[in-house]
Amino acid sequence: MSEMISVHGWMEEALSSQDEMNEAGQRESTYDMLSSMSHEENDSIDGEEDEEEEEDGEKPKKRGPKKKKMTKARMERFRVRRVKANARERSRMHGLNDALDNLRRVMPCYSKTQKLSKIETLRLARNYIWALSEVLERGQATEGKGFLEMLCKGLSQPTSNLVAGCLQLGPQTMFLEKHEEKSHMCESTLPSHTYTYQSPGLPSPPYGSIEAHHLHLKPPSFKSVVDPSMVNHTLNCTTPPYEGALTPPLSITGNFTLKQDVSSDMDKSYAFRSHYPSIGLGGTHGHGAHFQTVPRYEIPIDMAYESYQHHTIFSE
DNA sequence: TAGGCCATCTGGTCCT
DNA sequence: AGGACCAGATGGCCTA
Repeated sequence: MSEMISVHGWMEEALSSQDEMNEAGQRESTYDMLSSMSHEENDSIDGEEDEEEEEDGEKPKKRGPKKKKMTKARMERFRVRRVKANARERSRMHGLNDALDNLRRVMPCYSKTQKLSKIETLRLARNYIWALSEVLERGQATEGKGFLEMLCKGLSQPTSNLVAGCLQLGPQTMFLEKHEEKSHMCESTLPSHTYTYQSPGLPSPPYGSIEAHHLHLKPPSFKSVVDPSMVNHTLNCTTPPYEGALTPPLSITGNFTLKQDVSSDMDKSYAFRSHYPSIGLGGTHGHGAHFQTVPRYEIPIDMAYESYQHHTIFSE
């Protein structure tokens, strides 16, 4: 029993060294592992520093690979290795989240306070690329209803409302954007005034009202996406310039190259047939199909557009 | 209170 | 051997 306590002692030390972020659950699982170790190996914990495997003549032989005895030295190495691995994993996930944050910043709407969830960020990014490709290939108007529909497809209703709200804030918010562009990218001063957005044409957003100075409104000006200097301008305050390819995986003939990958998510929520012709969805919905096919994500696009179309926030 | 989202730990697998 | 990556498990926080 004293061995058990000493073993738990170093685990406590290891656990407490991790920025106080550990929870009872992790402790429990570690304890589970540890207690199983202790049952099998606690007779070798005391005092032994060598790692030679010893045959225990008393115990019945077990099949399978021999378990190495958990000496103090081995346990210490295990602990160090585990702590380092945890730190690396944390760092890796932070890097992933930073990348996701950078992605949020170049989305059509960006809010510091109302951050899109990870999955919604990815969905909106997918839609954004898709919508912009439509602008390029077919000259689709960025101020049209179709553009809004493309942006919102497959998004949850709160996110759809947020996007729709961003796109209908009207010309007065373009002034805000210029400040916001600087402020949220470079952490300079925020505009002193506040414009509270109340969606005129939509049901009340589940997120409540939105303070416009927290929104990064990025109207779908295609220039800002294809012009590398603009991309760097957008990103260079927080991250090194992106040196990779600046264009999405788009074939010149008009379709995304990753059809299947995208479809697995797409076909759960709406028809994507016109852009992913290889996907057999069985229906006849074009990309103009509304969300009625998926009741949960049904959004009043028409209502959004009603007010949206009265503004010309994308005109230059 | 249930469900969504998130951060973290963990063990397994693959690669260098 | 060690690091990167991944997926499962777990618990906290928040909101409807």
